[in-house]
Formats: sequence, structure tokens, C-alpha cells
Amino acid sequence: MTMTSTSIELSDEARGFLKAMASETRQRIMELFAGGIELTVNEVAERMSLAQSATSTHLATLRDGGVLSSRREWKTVYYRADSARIGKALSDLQATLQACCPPDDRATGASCS
Amino acid sequence: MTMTSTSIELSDEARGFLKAMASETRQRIMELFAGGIELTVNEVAERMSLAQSATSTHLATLRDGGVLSSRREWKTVYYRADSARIGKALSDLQATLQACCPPDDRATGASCS
DNA sequence: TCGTCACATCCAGAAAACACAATATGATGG
DNA sequence: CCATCATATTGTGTTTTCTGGATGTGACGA
Repeated sequence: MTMTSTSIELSDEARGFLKAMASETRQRIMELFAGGIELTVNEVAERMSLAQSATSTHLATLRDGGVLSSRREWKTVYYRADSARIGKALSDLQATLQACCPPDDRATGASCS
Repeated sequence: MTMTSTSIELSDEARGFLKAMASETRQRIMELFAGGIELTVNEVAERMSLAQSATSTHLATLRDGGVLSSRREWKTVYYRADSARIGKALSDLQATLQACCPPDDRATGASCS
């Protein structure tokens, strides 16, 4: 079995995810995508009371961070949650932090650095 | 069974965690705490080549975000990873995102909003 | 070809985060 | 009481992020 050697350092996926989800505005944007629905830029802009340009930027940030994926259909672009990449980022985060910090407690001596 | 009604909104724990871990500097600080070790403010400042004041602020942010806990022993304050709260934040994140975005795929119709 | 639609990008200005030096706090030792 | 140690807080300048208006792009419809 290839160990993948769970590193102390966060994976790029995890870093991108954290950066994308750190903004409260983007967290609320993500709530709009509940249920796996697809939304266009203008729909998000309207529901968030945000300018179209700001919305486009936020959605791009979320896509770059692996939280959303986009699909273009003629004129309009549909965004939706990218559950596969979200899951990957979360499990990376979990694995790294658990490797880093004792899964159980009281200094088991299992240093990993 | 009490459903705890996994909400679409992120819990405060999850929000705090995201905010605290969004900074690349703080991500690298966390690597220093690998293995559950305890570190003082000055130790972190030295290893990170950061000013004492900046370090103190970062550690406070991490503590407020539930990522670190602190213990005062006379003059010095020892910080270390708070694995319990980290685990809580991560499982909250996971639960919310999975409730939000289909764990499997293709619009199961299981809307949750 | 011209106008429009949906989105992306560019360009300010406003707001927030970051870093350092300096100062404050709070407890200990002489 | 004074000096010191470890940390917290304040003040200031710098860099980054956020936002809206304006403009650019590509594809359609008349």
C-alpha cells in the first residue's frame, strides 16, 4: 500500500479551499447552492445584492478554490458546488491536522515533525 | 434519534476555524505544533522570524478560532493545538457542506433549503 | 452589421489584514 | 521599590481584499 505519507503541510487543495471559504460573503454565497442546484452569475448577484462584477469575482475565487465548478451553455455560465473537490479538500485538511495534532491526547510521543 | 438538523449555515466553530486558518502565515505556524507539542510566543516568533507582537496576534487569532488552546504558567503562556475543537470545526464543516451539496451527485432532488 | 445578453476584466476608492516598533501589563527576583 | 521577563496592546505605515462603475468579449437575433 502506498502510504501517501500524510504530510504536515496542507495540500494545495486544502489551502485553496481555506482561502476561498474564508470570506463571510462567499460563505453566504455557498448557502445559495444548497441542494446541488445550479445558479448563474446574475442570479447570485441578485440574491446577494451584490454588483455583477463583484459576484463574478467571488464565483471565480470559489471555482479556483475548488468549491464550485462551472458549465457554460451558450451565453450563460452555470455554477454549482463541486462536491468531489470539496470532499477532497476536507479529507486532506482532516488528514493533515490529525497527523499534525494528536488524534487522541496527552502527548503520545508520536511526534511527526 | 435527535436529528440536530444539520443546517445550511456554517456553525460559529466552522466560521472561526476558516477565518483563523485562511492565512498562509498561520498555516505555517500550525506546522510548528506538530506532534501536540507546546510552544511559547517567543519560540514561535523565533522559528517564524516574526516580530513578537505579530506572533502574539496570530496566536490569539488561532486561539479565538478554536485551533489552539493556551495555558499560563507564571510568566509564560504555552500554546498547543486544540484537537477537540479542531475536530468539532471539521465535522461541522463536513456535515454542513454535505447537507448543502449532494454527497452523491446529479440533483437527487433532496433540496435542503 | 448593429444591438443585446451574460459574463469577464479593468480601474478606481474604501476597508481590512499584516507587520514592526513602541509601550503597557503583570508577576518575579533582588 | 526597581529591574526584568514574557506576553498583550497600541499606533502607524504597507499591502491585500472587497466593491461598484465602466469597459471588453463572444455569441446570438433582427
